[in-house]
Amino acid sequence: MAAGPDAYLQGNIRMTLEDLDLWKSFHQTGTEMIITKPGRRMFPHCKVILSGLIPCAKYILLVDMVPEDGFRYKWNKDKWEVAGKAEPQPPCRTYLHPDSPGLGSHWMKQSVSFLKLKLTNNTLDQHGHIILHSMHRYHPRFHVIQADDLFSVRWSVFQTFTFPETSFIAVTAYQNTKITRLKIDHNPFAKGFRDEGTSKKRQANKSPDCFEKRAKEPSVVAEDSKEDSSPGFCQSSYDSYDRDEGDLAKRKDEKSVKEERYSPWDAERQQGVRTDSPAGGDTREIYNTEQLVPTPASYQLYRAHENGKSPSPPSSIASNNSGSGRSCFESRVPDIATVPEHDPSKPRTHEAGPSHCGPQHLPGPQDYSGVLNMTMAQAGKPGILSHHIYSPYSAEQPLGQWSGPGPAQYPPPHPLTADYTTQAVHHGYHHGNVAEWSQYPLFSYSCW
DNA sequence: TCCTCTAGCACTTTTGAATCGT
DNA sequence: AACGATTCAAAAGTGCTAGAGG
Repeated sequence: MAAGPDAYLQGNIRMTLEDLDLWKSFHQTGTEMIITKPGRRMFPHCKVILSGLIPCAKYILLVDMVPEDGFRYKWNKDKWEVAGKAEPQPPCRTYLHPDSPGLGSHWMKQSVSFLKLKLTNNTLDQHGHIILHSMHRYHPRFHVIQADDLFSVRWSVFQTFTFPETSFIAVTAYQNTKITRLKIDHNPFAKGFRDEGTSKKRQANKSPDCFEKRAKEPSVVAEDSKEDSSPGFCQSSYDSYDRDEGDLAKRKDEKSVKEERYSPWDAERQQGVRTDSPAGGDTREIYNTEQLVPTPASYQLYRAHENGKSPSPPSSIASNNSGSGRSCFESRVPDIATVPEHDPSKPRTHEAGPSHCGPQHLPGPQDYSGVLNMTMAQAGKPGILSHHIYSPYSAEQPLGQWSGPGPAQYPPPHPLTADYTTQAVHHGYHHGNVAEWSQYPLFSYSCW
């Protein structure tokens, strides 16, 4: 598969954001995503192309939303301004792609769409939609996990990808008319609002002011998208963020993807870094931190050896990126897991499922020197978990096809946020309808 | 008064069942 | 009887707007 420059080669796995141009045009204006009580889809929606997966191995694809910073914003005239500190985080939820777990060949067969992912501002949401705060900035994070099922996840490698141009501000009503215009122009469901649309009735009912205003907007948008990289952003903290991200934006134009290689459960630890200083703190730095859930030896050993050095500082990325962004990221490839050459005719251990071969093949903690902290390394031991999966069926949902061992087999990993600690009962998995999982929160980690 | 949020509206696309033809 | 194509109504997804509420 020919991946564009916006793809990132991470070990073997490459993820490319589809509709990159569309995302860019939104990003340049300042993407806003509507959140509603019943849940609202994203537009543009997240669609990625995957390559480099092992065709006969199973993978789980997840998406979660990560706060960009620790601030709340407001729309003031024509730009976003900081309006104070962020509100306490809502329950952090992860969207599981309905096809999970699926074979690598399945994921690579065509682009993977997260069309049905919905965002809500209802903290009591029972549908498993991702809960966000209005007027806060987020970006989606994609996780590719080689695992037969969700309960194998804990000792599997997380490959995490983010795309800078997918960041957005959650809103309950559009603030920037340019964004509204872009949505109308590109979202087929909004065709009725297009100026050239077929809705004669609506056009006729428009007040002259409204009509005039709308008639002007398209050209404005067109100009902005050409000339102004971030017209809607105030020169205050958001802009300083954006200046930081502006670098990213430039790089992303060359490269268009940030890469993380750690467990999503680690987000809480990172949050301090992320929220410290929106202007001064280099949020990119956290993308260079790496944490792994122990995994089959074929991955981990090679990874451990190749990662003997510290992660590259952001500056090195920037400097390396002076040419093509791709070369920059490729320069980091040696830092990343590489699957050793293998005989395709022979079954590999990890093809039998990480859950079977993971723990017993784990290298000792020393193998992770410079890569993993001890806590993470220990997570590979059965029963010692650094992460925790919230079972949607544990407390609120009927078990259905779920049954089996309780906490004795899957002891709670570590002190958890109070919300889920008591609900975190793990159940055996009989390969039922995993797609249903996507409707429920999966991870207990906090977003910040 | 201002800002944010919500509900109802008109419009569109998507989905799935029913029907028909091969 | 089985399968594929077509039709059509219901469901779901949009932004707009007035009004409520803090």
